[in-house]
Amino acid sequence: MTIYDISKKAGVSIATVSRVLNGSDKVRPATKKKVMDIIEKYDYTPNAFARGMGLHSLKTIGILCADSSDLFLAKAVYYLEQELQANGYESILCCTGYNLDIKRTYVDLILSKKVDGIILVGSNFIGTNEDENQYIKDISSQIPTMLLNAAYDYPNVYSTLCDDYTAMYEAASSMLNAGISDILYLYNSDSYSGVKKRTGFIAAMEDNHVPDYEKLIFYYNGDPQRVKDISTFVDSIARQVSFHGVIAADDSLAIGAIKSAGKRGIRIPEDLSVIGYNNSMLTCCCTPELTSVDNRLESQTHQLVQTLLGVLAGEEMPKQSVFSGKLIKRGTTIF
Amino acid sequence: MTIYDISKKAGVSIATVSRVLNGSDKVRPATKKKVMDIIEKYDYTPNAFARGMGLHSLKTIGILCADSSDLFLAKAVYYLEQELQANGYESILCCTGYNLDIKRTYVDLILSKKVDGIILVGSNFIGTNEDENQYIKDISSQIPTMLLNAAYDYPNVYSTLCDDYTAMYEAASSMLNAGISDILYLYNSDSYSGVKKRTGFIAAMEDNHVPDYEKLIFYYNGDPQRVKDISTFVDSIARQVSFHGVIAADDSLAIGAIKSAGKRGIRIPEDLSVIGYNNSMLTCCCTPELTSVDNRLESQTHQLVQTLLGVLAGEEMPKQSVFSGKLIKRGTTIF
DNA sequence: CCACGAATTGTAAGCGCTTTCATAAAGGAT
DNA sequence: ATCCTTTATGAAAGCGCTTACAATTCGTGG
Repeated sequence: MTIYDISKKAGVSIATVSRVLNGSDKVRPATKKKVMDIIEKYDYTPNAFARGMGLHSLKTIGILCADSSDLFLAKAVYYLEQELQANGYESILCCTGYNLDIKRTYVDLILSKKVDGIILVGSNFIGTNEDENQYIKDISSQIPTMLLNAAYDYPNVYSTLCDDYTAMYEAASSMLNAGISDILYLYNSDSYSGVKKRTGFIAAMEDNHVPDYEKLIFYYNGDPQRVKDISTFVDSIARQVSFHGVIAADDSLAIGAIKSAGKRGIRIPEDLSVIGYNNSMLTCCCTPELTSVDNRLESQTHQLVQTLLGVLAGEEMPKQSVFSGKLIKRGTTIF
Repeated sequence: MTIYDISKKAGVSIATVSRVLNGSDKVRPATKKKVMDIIEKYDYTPNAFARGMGLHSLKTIGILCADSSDLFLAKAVYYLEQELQANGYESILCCTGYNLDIKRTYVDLILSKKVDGIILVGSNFIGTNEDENQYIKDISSQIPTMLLNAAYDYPNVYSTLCDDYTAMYEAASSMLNAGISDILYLYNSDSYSGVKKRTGFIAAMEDNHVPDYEKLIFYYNGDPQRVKDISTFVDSIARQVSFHGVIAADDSLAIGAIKSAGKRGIRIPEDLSVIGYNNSMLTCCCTPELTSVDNRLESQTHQLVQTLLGVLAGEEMPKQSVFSGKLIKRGTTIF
């Protein structure tokens, strides 16, 4: 069933059918109805490819996500999808993994589909890595590029992020203020936000003249979903050093630390305070519940889509939208 | 940059360019290289729409997922994406939610993109609901239709699933064998698998002549990610009835029950045994760790894609592939 | 060195839709 | 009723690519 069939059955030209299909106002209500009825009757759907050729925009956005099974990223993708949907845009998702070459392949693939914009979710090592910067430059030279939870100052790239530096600085400060200064810092990524968090933590330590804090900064190099591995990792750390606080760059790391403490008979929060990051559903899955930094994912995704829509509409939009994180206090902290 | 530009620069016809683009073997190696070089040099990517018009298949699969932020579904989507990728297929994802009308809209949308097949993930109320059956029939009359974690006997629809009935029957039986017969059954969906699980549980109760077991079957009607709400829900149940076992149709429900028990000072597993379902990462996020039924998601997704590929290749493929669930015993059970 | 079949390459006809431009119909004013 | 402006419709030219079919070139063997 093509537009020709419909036009024939409706007794009009294909141009008219096309017009009602595209909601043109230059068609008489009567003809419009006549065409619509035929379309309904034969359950006709226009071919997206043919459409894509003629049309300038297909109102689709490409979402590149490192790993959609990651709790945080999955949520981000979900919000983005909803938000785009609500604004009449479709989205096409690619899970790229973390390898830069593969990511580039996906970008080509998605660009060939003539999307209107690209949203990069997770795996944003901008600023950390020169190749990654180049990657962003290459994309943004071809299409509006949106960064979630990261920032890069370059034409045609827009970003929303949480002020992770300050959020982490404050999280660390509140722990220090509670008299805990031997704080284990756990992280598992040197992404843009990962670095911001870490420097925020370090700044708090420095400003408070905490000695040897860097000996308690540990990098976990495994699958963040394998909480068991994380707890084993923390076990081994606990054998080498002692600490009365844990601040983790991701909730799952914090949960791992809580598990480890449980095994070692350490009480939370009496003997150990724990703070996570992302304020994910994991925070409520343990006992006591995990204090965590909310990095405003929902606000970020909302703003990101709004900014993108503005850009596509040719408006002048903010290059960066920064939200403030907030420490959500729960049972794993005494303060 | 179009195929014409390339053909001009390479000094060949567009047909030849098209041939090297499509890896035809009827091109002389020398010409092939010549064209390739130009393509590389100008970083040319063929327009996917134009391509879609001529080409029969674009090697893309549509994935319809109810909610990609759901732990289980997100994982399913992830596996599917990977598996398809590995086989040279792209995937386009739509998050549909649970409303049937909206799902239908998405189907139209995805069909208009001329995908080769459709995979339905989550929100499969087949068998439960006549409208849902019709929905499946409508899809499968147009395109090969794959069901994950559900089954429906109809031409052109293929499915992979876990034998949830038996898995749940055995989970319940092992709890009964351990001497626990007052078992709270928690569920939150009447999906295909949801119903299977429940009937499996009921069958075990019946076969063991457990009196009044149905008074301990409860339906949770909220967001499965809000563990806090779940635990509140279980609190209220505990005020009405008493139980020494919990079997949940989803890990998050089980986690909610564990939290509730913790609040009420009930020890696990001494006073209460808990079994979850899906064997998700949540199982390792609590203390003690959650015993859970593994429903073979990875195997299912693998098989699903293999079946789909077979179907697309015109081979005769199994209409249903059933895997056996397995109870993974951890700390929340005494047996 | 020529003929001839095989291997390459080119030509041109779509694929289904949008959109410009021309044409026809409708509506208003006189 | 007539002429002019406005509005609705149609005809046709692409959009960038694939592919059947025609044309060309290349190798052989005689």
